[in-house]
Amino acid sequence: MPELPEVQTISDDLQRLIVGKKILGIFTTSAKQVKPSLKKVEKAIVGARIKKVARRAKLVQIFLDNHRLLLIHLKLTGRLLVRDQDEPEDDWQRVVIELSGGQQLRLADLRKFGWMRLVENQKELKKILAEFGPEPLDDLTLADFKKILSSTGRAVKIAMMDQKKISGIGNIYACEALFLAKIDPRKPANKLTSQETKKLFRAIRKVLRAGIKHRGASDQYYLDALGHKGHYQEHFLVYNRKGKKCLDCSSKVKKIKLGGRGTYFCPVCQR
DNA sequence: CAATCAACCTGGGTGC
DNA sequence: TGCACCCAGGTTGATT
Repeated sequence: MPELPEVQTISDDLQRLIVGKKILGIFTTSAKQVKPSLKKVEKAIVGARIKKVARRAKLVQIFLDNHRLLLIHLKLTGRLLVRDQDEPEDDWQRVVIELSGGQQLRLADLRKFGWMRLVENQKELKKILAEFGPEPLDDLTLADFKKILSSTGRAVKIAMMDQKKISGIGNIYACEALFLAKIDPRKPANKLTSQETKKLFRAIRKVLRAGIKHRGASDQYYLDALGHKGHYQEHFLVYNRKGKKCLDCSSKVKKIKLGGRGTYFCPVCQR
């Protein structure tokens, strides 16, 4: 589910809502999603206070005041919700962290692909994060982007979604950015002209910023930390618009499979 | 190295 | 109604 803008929205919400709170307990009905184990996580986090929450790639990082932190990946259907303890159980509630002040941080996740992982220290975190590419809204430069694309003959959409190369771009924002840049998602990455690369670079930044501005895309399951939908789905240009008119040229939006993922594009505009 | 596919899970939608 | 099948915002690991 969540891509960079959705994870950013949740992370910002949590920074506002739970910093300063003390962790009182943790329980789960889905032990596989808590790593390395519920017992180890419990021992490491109970009694600690939440110091800071920040996003990196599609991960939420919850920093504690005992040098440890929790990393959370929401995968396709994960939600992170802040609720009062007496509020009814959320749909697909899997992990609950009890907080001071009578609140809970809940991981809800229909498909159980999401996970929460204990990280012991900065060194371990650094090692994990080294596997992810630069941030497209932060340290990724146009020169980096050119280098990344020119280094592979894979379809440009697949290349730009490779988390080892660039962090945070998922299926929705890849489709939207390629439409804005008028580039065929199947085009080999190393065949893009310098102009096209520049246009795509700008388009990526534009759609990610728009996604954040609209608090993410609630196409299916995404909700922010207070359980509210985002609105970016109301602004989709191609995603989920199979058979509808291209907003630029009025021909029909096509849907194909690319790298196993549904891919929407306008075969007339995107060359 | 690249492409393809199955796996991890659950539920909604579609077509027969 | 029932059933079979396809689809889903992500990632990993096996196979070819």
